[in-house]
Amino acid sequence: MKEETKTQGKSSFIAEARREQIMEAAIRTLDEIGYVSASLSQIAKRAGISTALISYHFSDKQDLMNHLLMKLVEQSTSYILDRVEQASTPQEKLSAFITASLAYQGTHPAHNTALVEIVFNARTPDNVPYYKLDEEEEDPLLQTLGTILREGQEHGVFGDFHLSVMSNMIQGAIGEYMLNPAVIGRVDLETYSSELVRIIHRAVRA
Amino acid sequence: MKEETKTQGKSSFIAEARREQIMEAAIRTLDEIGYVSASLSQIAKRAGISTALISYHFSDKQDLMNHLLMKLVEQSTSYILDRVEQASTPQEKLSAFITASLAYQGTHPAHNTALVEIVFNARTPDNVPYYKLDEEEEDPLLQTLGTILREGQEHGVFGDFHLSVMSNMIQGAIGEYMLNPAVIGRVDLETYSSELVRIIHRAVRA
DNA sequence: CTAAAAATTGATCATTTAATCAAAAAACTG
DNA sequence: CAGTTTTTTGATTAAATGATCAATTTTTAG
Repeated sequence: MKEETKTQGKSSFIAEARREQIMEAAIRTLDEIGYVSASLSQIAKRAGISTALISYHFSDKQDLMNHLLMKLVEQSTSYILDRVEQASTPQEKLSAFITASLAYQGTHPAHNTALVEIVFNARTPDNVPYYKLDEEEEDPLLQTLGTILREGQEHGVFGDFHLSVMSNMIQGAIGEYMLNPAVIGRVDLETYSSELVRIIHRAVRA
Repeated sequence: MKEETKTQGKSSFIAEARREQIMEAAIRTLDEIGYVSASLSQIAKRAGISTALISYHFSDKQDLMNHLLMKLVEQSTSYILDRVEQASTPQEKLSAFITASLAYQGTHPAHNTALVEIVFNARTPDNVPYYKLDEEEEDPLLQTLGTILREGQEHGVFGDFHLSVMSNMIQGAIGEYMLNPAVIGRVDLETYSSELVRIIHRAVRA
């Protein structure tokens, strides 16, 4: 009677809490030892429960990783979109998008690591890795970024460029920061964020 | 007496050939079923040999993955650097860098997948994943890219920007192409390559 | 050609894995 | 509080893993 509509309408209060706890332990496990070593027993150990309990609440290891991936994506996506919506002009929205994306990485490093570990390791039942999976329903982040750029072009504040390529470049520049320790060690997040905003603005300007 | 200086000076001709064969089978295995499922027996099956033979030629599964990673990195690096060196001006070198990087991905998809699978899964003895490993000896590709950009600035053909951030952005834009099926499906490699070159040139221009 | 060295295999080992199950404990319900 | 359902556990299972070893085949050298 409290919160049921999350997954299928069933699932009690305690069951939902336990699921959250397991996913939280999974995040820590993925962050600490990586996907390859993240066995059910390792996750159970960090959650302080038995491995059988994980199997009780998730049909499958893949099911657990699926739910966790969705949770992580939803969380970072809403964080970023919230900040983008508070901006008004295309330029401000673009700045907000970049800044918020990088800020989320900085404030949720373990979540980001877990996300990366799942995306590059987990596979669909057809054995397709997530990182090669062409999501039918467009990624809302990528979609939003595309909308910002298109509206900027339509309003004449952005110049002429290939929309998909520019979107992809921006996304790559954001994601690359976390994945490149050499850069992380050389330039802090605030600097990277402000410099990237400056560079991108110059690249898109009319 | 033929080719020995590769690894330690020892290792016969046949041993070296066998090692290459095993690594080649490992590439196919990683490409087909991913790191998590890439057991020694799966690799052996694809190589048409026994699993014990892999253990004979490589001290360890980690040892195999290490050698393969080095091989893959060296191969793509030399491919790209060769093309960069044939260009003369900073602008041409930058174009060559981008174009060659993307072209290599297009012509060696399985190698690239294998590289990604190893980088995001294999770990050092201290359990540090490669993608979080700050390479002591600077990555030659990143170093070259930095040099191109710096020389362009010194010669006055490139404007003012943060060098590390720009390097990282370019690298991210290149790497992101392979990792984003949505973009791959929407824009072909040639278009992406030429459009990215155009965008980057605009971003760095004085 | 023969003996030594290198290469290769099949069998085997101890471990670890995800998953299952019956039984116990806890929470809920009327 | 008594009965029912939900939650939790410990034990167990079958399968797979990386690695080792003795035995065999192939290659190399003298």
